[in-house]
Amino acid sequence: MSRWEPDGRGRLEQAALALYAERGFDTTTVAEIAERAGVTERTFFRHFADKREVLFAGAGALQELMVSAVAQAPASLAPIDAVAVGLEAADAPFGEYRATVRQRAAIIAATPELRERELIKLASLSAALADTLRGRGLGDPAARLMADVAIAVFRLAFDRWIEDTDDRAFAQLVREALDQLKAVTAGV
Amino acid sequence: MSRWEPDGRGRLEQAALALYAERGFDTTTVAEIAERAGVTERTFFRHFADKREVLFAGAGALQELMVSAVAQAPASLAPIDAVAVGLEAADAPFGEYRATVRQRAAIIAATPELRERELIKLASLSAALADTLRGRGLGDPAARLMADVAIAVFRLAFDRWIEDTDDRAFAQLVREALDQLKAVTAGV
DNA sequence: GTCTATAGTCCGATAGAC
DNA sequence: GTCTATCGGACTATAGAC
Repeated sequence: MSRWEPDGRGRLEQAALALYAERGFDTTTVAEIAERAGVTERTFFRHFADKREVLFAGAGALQELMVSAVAQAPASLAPIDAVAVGLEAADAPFGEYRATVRQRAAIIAATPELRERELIKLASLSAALADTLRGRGLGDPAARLMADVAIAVFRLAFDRWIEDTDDRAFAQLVREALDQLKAVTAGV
Repeated sequence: MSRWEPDGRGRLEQAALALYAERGFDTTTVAEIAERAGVTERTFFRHFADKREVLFAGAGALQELMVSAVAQAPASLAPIDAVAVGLEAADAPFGEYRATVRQRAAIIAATPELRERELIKLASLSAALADTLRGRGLGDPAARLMADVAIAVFRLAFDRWIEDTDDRAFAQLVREALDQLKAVTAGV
């Protein structure tokens, strides 16, 4: 038996999510999160760079999932179709944790500081997608642009998935968003 | 003659830009900015919500300029062409303050916290553009998506404008980015 | 304009795991 | 012996309260 309960990091994540949902982000202090998780404030900051970061603990894994889906998509696919495969890869984790993802989204939507952090996570995803697209042979300005457009599609699909009262699958909403994209960029 | 030097707000903006450029954002304190501007720390926070905001003092005016350009574009234009008019409206201020805009961009690029803030300003611009497009009769998911795609085009054009050694006009880089967009979303 | 809570950093110490 | 996770406490600056 160890000196401390195991998985302090996981307990911090749960405590933060619960407290942010109960009382709001601003009115929750790091000390309270740490207390509920049974660790000290200092420990919180060793695991997470700041008070916002604790809500984005899973972002890295999601990004990796999507990026490797793009990397492994058939080389014959056009960039936009490879990107579609990448976005649809989020379907599985989103479907599995729908309730938690929604709760998290509600907290983020309510707090400008958290929206900022979310945007930079999406920018990181965009940069990683652009790298992958370059790896597939797409030229440079095109790769950056394609990646940013992919994020726009992702955001639209995600927002609709969050609001969706029919609980449709994320992958389906991605395909609908891609259709919208083609309609909208075709000009007249 | 007044009790204080005029335009404390403007002096704070200049002092912040200079100090962030000289010593970096993190190592510059609000107290130092206030001191150089000849006001108190308290005055800084009366003008700007936080230490980052001082770098985005002009963002509101730029947004208004672009949004009203879209609103006033001929009703006959397709959404994507109306958006093009909006993006090109940034050409004038960018051309006039090229050196300052570049310095600002370099500071922002060097600091994650500032990149976060920049992203939320772009999100605000996106939301305003979406509203305007709805006002022009575009449907809702399409308007949101078109606006986000416009931001992607803006970012590409802006990044290239910053790096551009030939000092080409921003409007021209916008048009090039729009061509890239059409190529990339058409499939292959 | 002063005061204060809180975020976030730095240094060091401790104890178990490998 | 090394690595990793924890804790203690002092410290600065931001940002908001009064």
